[in-house]
Amino acid sequence: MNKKIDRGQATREHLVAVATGLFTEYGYDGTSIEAVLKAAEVSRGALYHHFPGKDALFAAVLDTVYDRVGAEGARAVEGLADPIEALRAACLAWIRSTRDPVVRRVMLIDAPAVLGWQRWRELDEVRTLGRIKAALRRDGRIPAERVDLFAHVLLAGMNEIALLVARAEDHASAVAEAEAAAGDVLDRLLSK
Amino acid sequence: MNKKIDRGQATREHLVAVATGLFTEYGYDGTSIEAVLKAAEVSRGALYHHFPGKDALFAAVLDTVYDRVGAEGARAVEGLADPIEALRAACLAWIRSTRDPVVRRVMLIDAPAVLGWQRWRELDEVRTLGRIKAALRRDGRIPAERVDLFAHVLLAGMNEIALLVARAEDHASAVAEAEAAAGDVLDRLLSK
DNA sequence: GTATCAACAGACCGACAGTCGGTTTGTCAA
DNA sequence: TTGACAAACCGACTGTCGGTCTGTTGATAC
Repeated sequence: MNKKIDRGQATREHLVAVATGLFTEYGYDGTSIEAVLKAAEVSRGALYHHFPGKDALFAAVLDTVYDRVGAEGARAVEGLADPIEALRAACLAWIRSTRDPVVRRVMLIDAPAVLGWQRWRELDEVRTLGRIKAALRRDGRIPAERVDLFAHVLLAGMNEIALLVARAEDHASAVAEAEAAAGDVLDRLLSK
Repeated sequence: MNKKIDRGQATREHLVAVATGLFTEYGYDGTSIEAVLKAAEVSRGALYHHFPGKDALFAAVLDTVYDRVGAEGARAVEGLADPIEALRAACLAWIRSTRDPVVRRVMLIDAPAVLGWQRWRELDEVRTLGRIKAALRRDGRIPAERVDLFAHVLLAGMNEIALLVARAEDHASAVAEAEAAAGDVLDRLLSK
């Protein structure tokens, strides 16, 4: 039971890789299953064997993107003991990671639409929102009963900045400006 | 040339009204043109005579919602001279207006997906973002070169709070809590 | 050898958005 | 009054797309 499973895994990963490219270039709605099938040179049956539907394929793509971004964030936070300092570093890393068009299109634009706001935020809950909340709670300057809401506002604000940067023509300078502005927003939101 | 035009207007408005109901209940994707046709007792040709496509119908619906919300906001701001005070009042009015399920579903959930983030924000630019920016500029406590970005973050934060409230079970108490939290966020973001 | 099951193949289906060649009907000039 | 005109409307039809279903293949377990 090894050759078979390996082959299946390979097909699955190949589909995710191909779909990532198409979703990034043409968006979710603009990418037909047909197109994925043709680009991946895989049959309909194979795709539906591995994924129950188009949205599941998208979710799989999203998962790999989350992993990559999460790893970048973890690297940025490495060794920072102060929760607020770590939070700041993670936010800046997040803004920087939107240089990747996959992140912009898949994570920021299509994900909330495809999964629905609720499921999207639940994913975020595990990956990022939860960490923000933990940092805020550890630090303690935000009253405990407001931590949840503040974390949401903070995340939404950072996403907004990221999207704003994403559509800028001069991306490099936009990132620099955004990092400064994000720092400013953080200072204000987290002032004692 | 009056009976004809009136009749056309009536058909158009009827379609928008019916579509508003269906979009609110079933969402954009969950509402087929067929369903609108049946519910409105209007023929396919008539609908496509008035709207070039499904998204145009949605945009027309969105427009009426914007008008309603905008009117509520204007009423809340009436007579307030201080720009920051007016901004605060408008934000609270906005959060309160999400009690209307149309606002939640059409404006907050479906609109960015259907129109795309960019067109959505362009609409907002005219209706709300522009006013936030004007208020911030008039007040002056945010440096001029950061006003744009701050306005975005503020709007995104308020939308996030609104969505958070929207999915709460106990809506009434959620609104109360959200108003307090929104005030807090505003205080921090706009501290001197 | 043969039973089994994951992996894959591809014909087929229903739903849906959008099109197109008409028909109806109010308006207005002659 | 009438006939030209155009807006409003009609509904059959089309192409596309996501998803299903009935197989077939080939590696593995016994």
